Amino acid sequence: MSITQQEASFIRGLQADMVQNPVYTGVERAILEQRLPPGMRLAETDLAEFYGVSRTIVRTGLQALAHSHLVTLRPNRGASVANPSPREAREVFEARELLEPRSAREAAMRAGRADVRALRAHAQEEHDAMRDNESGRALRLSGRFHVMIAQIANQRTIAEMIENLVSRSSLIIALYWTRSSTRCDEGCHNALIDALERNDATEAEELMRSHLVELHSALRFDVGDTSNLTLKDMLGDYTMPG
Amino acid sequence: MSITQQEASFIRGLQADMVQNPVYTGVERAILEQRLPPGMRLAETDLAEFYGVSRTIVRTGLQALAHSHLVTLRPNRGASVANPSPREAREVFEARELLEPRSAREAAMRAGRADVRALRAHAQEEHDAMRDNESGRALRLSGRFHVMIAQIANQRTIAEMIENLVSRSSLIIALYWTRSSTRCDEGCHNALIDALERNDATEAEELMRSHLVELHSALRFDVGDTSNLTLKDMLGDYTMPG
DNA sequence: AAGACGAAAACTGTATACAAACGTGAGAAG
DNA sequence: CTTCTCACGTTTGTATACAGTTTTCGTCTT
Repeated sequence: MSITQQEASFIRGLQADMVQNPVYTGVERAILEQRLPPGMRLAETDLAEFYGVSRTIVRTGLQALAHSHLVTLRPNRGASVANPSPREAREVFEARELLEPRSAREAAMRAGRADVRALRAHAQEEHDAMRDNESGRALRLSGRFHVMIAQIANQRTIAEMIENLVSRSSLIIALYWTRSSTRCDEGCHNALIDALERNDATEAEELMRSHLVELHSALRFDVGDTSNLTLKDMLGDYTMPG
Repeated sequence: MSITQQEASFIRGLQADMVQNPVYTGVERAILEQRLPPGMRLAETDLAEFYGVSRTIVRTGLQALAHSHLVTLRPNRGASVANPSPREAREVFEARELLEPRSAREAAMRAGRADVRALRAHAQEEHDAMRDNESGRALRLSGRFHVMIAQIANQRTIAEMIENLVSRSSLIIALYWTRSSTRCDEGCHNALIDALERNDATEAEELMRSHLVELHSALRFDVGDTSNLTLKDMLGDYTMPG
């Protein structure tokens, strides 16, 4: 039951080329795993050298990432990892709170045995990553869990939006997260899977809503305007959340 | 009270460069005005020649359009105007029905005197376009009206999603529209402006919802699977809606 | 010592050249 | 007459060269 690359990219809503663009996949993953901090400069030449491709490929990859708001492109000044403002952070979570509960409801109505199995396997992977202290990987998987639910809901258009919002959440968490642990995820996600398994739409919707409110409430925006700390990030007082 | 190009592009949620990429702006506009039919082939060389730029610019523009789902990019096979499936069409309108009513509610709470004035001026433009039988222009302006409301709601993240959905609606209407007139728009839009002027949030939300349901119900999907009529469109039995 | 200026280095923006893939049509075989 | 094959023309994919901009850093002035 393997699917083609083209189909995979269709599900993810991006150009077929991008799945085999090492810059796109590599930088995206590094951002989602918080190995690249917000504001980090992304020089085309460096990326080209690192991935062993020409600047042409680098540019198409960066442009795609810019469309997902994971990278900021300023004319004549190149690319950096996006640095979402408190406002953008709030908006992203508000949008998630609008879209995802409904998506979870729909997913609960449609979830089949295979879906539940895939979700449980995924939750196990999340658990392992947490246990092994791979907080970056755990965060990426945690986001992917939300995307999986959106996909079960079988609304590609909305699933794509959710995927975009979830990706941006990694950056937002890097900037504004206050707690030291994401342990809450584990319980929430398992409860959600249970609701989906029981096809309990109302419960799934409510669990998702409260889960997102919980996440949102763990963000602190009183760090002032961080729009131009392009270098400050790198100077040491930055701690990985989780 | 003029705003910079960069700010304008920020509002629209696209790369700053794109506003001055003639391929992006030109092809986008042509699609929104239904001068380019769904499925139409977009050869890079032709576009480069037409706009007097190199293929480099053409490619970046097409990639951006592909991210907005206005253009489909197939590896080694180039670009064509997107050809949304019935499923995609349904999903786009379902997403609009989820996002826009809430957006209209928020807009009604925030709408100021200047906002209302801008909306009325815009409605007048729409009216003029209809009167002059410029159905393409009327359609584009009609979509832009929805985007304006989303912007008044002051939620850039959601406004951006709505803009994307509205753009795609032009293609969907080109493919699946059944009525000969979009006259209903005029009444609906004016009623919405009135509600916004009165800051009547509930009324605005309800008007937007029914307006979208009205639009959605005017689509007919019983034309079979149109996923591979890349050339059929051009063979003459295609009539512009409106 | 601090700040302004200017040259050089580094980087991005665009065009173009070349390579690879695709599609077409003529011609041969069945 | 139909179908298959192959070569050619066309189109896309990628790398690279060059031009323009920004940034850096040393130097000079105040």
